[in-house]
Amino acid sequence: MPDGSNRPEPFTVSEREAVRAACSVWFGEHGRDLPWRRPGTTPWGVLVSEVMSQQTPMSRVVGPWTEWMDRWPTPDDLAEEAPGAAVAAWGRLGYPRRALRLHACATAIAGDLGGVVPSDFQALLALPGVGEYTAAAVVSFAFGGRAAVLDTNVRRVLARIETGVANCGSSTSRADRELASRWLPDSDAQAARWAVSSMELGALVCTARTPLCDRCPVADHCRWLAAGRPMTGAPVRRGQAWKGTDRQCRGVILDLVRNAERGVEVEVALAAWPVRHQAEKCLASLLADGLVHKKDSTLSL
DNA sequence: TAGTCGTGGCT
DNA sequence: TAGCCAAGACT
Repeated sequence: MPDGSNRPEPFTVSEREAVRAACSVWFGEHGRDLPWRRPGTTPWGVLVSEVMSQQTPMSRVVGPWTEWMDRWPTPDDLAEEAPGAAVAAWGRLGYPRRALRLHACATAIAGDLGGVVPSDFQALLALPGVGEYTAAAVVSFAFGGRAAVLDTNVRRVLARIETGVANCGSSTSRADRELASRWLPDSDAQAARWAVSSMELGALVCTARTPLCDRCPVADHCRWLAAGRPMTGAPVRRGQAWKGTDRQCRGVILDLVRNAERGVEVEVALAAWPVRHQAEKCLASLLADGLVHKKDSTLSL
């Protein structure tokens, strides 16, 4: 259905094939040697890498992922631990609730699925911390299956190549899904190759701020480039406020608890933030989330 | 659907 | 420098 925008004609089948082929060749030459892409990586390893990578630069994930997999090589291993151990190992990756969800995910796999990471999209989607993107990524990267792996990179790449606009929206729309669906090859192998190579193109070349069009393998096919790279389609992506927010406050308190060997007194934690009522509110939310626990007046993970 | 949820590097 | 941005999920 028309959405009010002047959406151009879809690419032809042969145009899409040409783009995917060029992208695949480029990936073969420039794709990064990330540890979870190496042969022998288990589906669990892929799943962990995907959760850690949510809203997080890959460069910061490599270290924690390596330590994590060394310590908990299977879902059963992690499920045997207390959730706090996962939060501690998460370190400063950010969005620490992901650590809790990953632990819950391991518990579900160990308890309900015989310790086996499912290869089915819907089964993956039912796991804690696994949304559409991550479920598709595991299907594709871990099992070589056919799934539309639609993250911010791929949405941006398709928006520029076919739609001809500079930026995609801040969240995945129905139009995005339909577009990605049209680009998804029929075979498992080709779909998996397109998923990893299109994501990598978005991460390394077709970047949000300063795209490297002179190095782009599909520049000849890109409608945005052909149009002179107009700053169109740019959503007013409000900058994430940070200073003085609850998120910062939670981060300060959690960091304090994380670094304390024998726990932290409630009063000490609250004193780490200049606004008392906000600190109390944030501590309460951390306790409610299960990121922090309180015994008597001592806080721990 | 829009708001919330960490952290650090880069421009 | 201040803001932008990074393999999203959840409510």
